[in-house]
Amino acid sequence: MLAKHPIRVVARQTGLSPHLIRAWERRYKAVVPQRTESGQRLYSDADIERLKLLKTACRNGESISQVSGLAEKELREIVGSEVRLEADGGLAYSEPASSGLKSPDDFLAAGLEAVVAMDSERLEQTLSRAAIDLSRPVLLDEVYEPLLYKMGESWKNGTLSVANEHMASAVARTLLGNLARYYKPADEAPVIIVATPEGFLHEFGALMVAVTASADGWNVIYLGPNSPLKEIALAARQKKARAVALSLVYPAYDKRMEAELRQLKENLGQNIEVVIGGQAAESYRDINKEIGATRLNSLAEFRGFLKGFRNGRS
Amino acid sequence: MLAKHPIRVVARQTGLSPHLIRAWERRYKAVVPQRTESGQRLYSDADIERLKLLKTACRNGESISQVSGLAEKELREIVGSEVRLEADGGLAYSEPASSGLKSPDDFLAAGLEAVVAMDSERLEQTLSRAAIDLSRPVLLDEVYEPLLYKMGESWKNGTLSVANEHMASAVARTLLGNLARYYKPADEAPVIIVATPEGFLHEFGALMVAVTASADGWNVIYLGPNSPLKEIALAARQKKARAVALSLVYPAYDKRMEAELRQLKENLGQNIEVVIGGQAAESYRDINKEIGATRLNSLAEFRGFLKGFRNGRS
DNA sequence: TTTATATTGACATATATTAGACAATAATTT
DNA sequence: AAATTATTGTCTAATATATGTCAATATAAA
Repeated sequence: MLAKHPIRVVARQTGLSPHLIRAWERRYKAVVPQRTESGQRLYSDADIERLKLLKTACRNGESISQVSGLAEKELREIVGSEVRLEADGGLAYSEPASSGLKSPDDFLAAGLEAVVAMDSERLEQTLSRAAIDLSRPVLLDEVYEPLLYKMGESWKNGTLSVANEHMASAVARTLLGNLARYYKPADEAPVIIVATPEGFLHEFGALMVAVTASADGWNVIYLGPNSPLKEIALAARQKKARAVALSLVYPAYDKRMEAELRQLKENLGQNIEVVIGGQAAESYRDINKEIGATRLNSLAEFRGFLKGFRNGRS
Repeated sequence: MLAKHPIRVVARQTGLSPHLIRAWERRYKAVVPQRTESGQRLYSDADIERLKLLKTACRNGESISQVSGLAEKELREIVGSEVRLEADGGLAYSEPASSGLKSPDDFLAAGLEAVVAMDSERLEQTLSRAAIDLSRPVLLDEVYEPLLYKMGESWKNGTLSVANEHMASAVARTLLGNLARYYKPADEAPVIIVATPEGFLHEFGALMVAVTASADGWNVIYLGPNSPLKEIALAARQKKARAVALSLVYPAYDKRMEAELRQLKENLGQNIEVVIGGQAAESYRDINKEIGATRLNSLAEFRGFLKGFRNGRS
C-alpha cells in the first residue's frame, strides 16, 4: 500500500498521541516521515508499523531513547523476546518476524489449526501477531469474527469438541479484552456503554463492539454479558454516556425484552443513542423501531454509525 | 543484538531489585554495564544472562561475594544447566512507585474506589500497577481475592450496583487472563487443565488457579467456566495432563456431579491428579474422597500442592 | 471561519543516580 | 556460649535525568 497518512490517522492506529509522535521525532528521530510541500507530516505504513513496535517495546520497559535508534529487525527481536514479561497485558507481540503469516486468511487458518490442536500457546501467538500486523477493522472482521463463527459451526456439527472451543474462547476473551483497553481515551472522549442484556450470555459480539468503539476514540464502559437493562441505564446516566450498544446473540426472542427495552429508553431519555446488533437483533425489529434504536448488522455498520455520530454531534 | 536495556527491564527479567543489582555492582563488580552519556546504566543481553546465573548460584547457596568474580563458564558449571527462573517468589520486580500506592491494602482500597466510581480506566491502572509491584501470591491473595470477595458482598447487601460489579469483573477477567499467560512454559513443563464444571459459571477462582499454576511453571490449559467434565477428561488425555484443577463456587450441591466426577476419575485413570477447590467444594467431600481427589481450601494450599507435586515426582 | 497541524519552550512526574545507613544473618573470634 | 565482625539485602535522601504532556503561536486545510 502506497498511501501516506496524516498524523491524526497515525495517532489513531498506534494509540499514541500526535504530541508524543512529534516529540519522539524531535528528540530521538524515532520515525521521520515525509512532508507535504507545506510541511505537514506524511507517514507510510512502514512508519506506522515502526511506531507500533516502538510503543510495544516501551510498554515492555525499554526506554524510547534507546530503542528509537534500532533497526526494524532488532526492534522485532526485542519486542518478540519480551512478550512474556509484559505484566499489564499491553499488546503482546509474538513470534519474531519468522512466523511468515501475512494475510488475514493466514492468521485465520493458523488460528484454527491451533484451536484444533488445543494449543493455547500457539493460538495466543497467532492472534497477538495478527493484532500487531493488521488494522483493527481487518483484525476483527477477517480474523476474530470468522474464527469465532467457525468455532461455533464446528461445535454444532461435532467437528470440534467443547474443550477446544472453551480453550479458544478463553484465549480470545483475554486478547479482545486487551484490545479494548489498548487505546487510552481522551478526557473529553464520549462515553459508550457496551453490554449484552440479561439472559444473553455470549459476549464476543459485545467485546468486538467495545474494541471498535475504543479504537475510534470512545471511552468504553464494558459491562459484559448478562447485564440487566436497568443497570445499563444506571451506568449510562452515571457516566453521562452518549450511547449504549447492546449485542443480542441468543436466545432469538424473549418477550420480556420488549418491555425492558421500552423501559431502558425511558430511563435513558432522548439524548442517549441506543444501538442494537447481533444475530438475534432482527427478532426485536418492531420494538427497536418503536424506541428509536439503531439496528446494525455488522461491525462495519457500527463503524459507520460511530463516524456519523462524530460528524453529527461534534 | 544491539539493544541495550535500562535497569528496570533487567530487574524484571532477572527478578532482582534495581537496588540489589546496583549494590552487587558497587560492592563486587558483579556486572558492570555500559552507561549512557548521562550516566544511566545500559545492560546487554549478556549482562542479563550473567545476572540470572548469579542469582541462581546464590539461590543454590553460593555467596555473592564469591561467585561475582567468576567467569561465565565457571558460573555455568556451578549452577549446572538449570538457569530456569524461580517461578514462585518475588519475581517481576519493579521499583515501587515513588508516589502513591505501596502495600497490597493500598491497591485494594484504590481498586475498590475505582469500582465504586465505575472508572474502568483507573481500575485497570491500579490492578496493572499492583501486578508489577507485587509478587503473584500477594497479588492474588491480598488484592484480587479480597477485591472480588468484597464486590460480591457489596452486591449482596446492595452497596454496589450490578453495573459496577460487571464493569469490574470484565476488567479483572482480562487482567487475570494476562497474568495466566505471563510465563512462557518450558517445553517439558507438566500440563494442568483448569476449569469449572458444567453448571458452575463463576470463573474467577479457576482463573486465579490458572495464574498460580502458570507462575509455578506449569503449562496451563484453561478451559474456563461451564465445561462438561467429559470434555475436561478429553482435554486432559489429549494434552497428556498431569493434573486437573476444578473450581466449584456455586451452586453448592448438584447431585449429578457425583456421577460425573466418578466418570471423570475413570476417564483420567490413576496418573492424573484431580484437585478440587472453591466455596462449594465442601459439599462434595464424600465423592472427593472416593475418587481420591485432593481438596484444597485456598490458593496457598494449592501452591503447597504444586510444590509437593514437584518434589514428589521429579 | 473553523479546525487541524507544526514549532518551540516549558513543565511535571516517574524513574535513575549516588552515598550512606540499617537490620538480619552468617562467620569468626573470644 | 557469647561477643565481635563480615556479609548482604533493603531502605532513605538528595539530586539528576528521561519522557509524557501542554501552552502559545503560527500556518495550512477544510
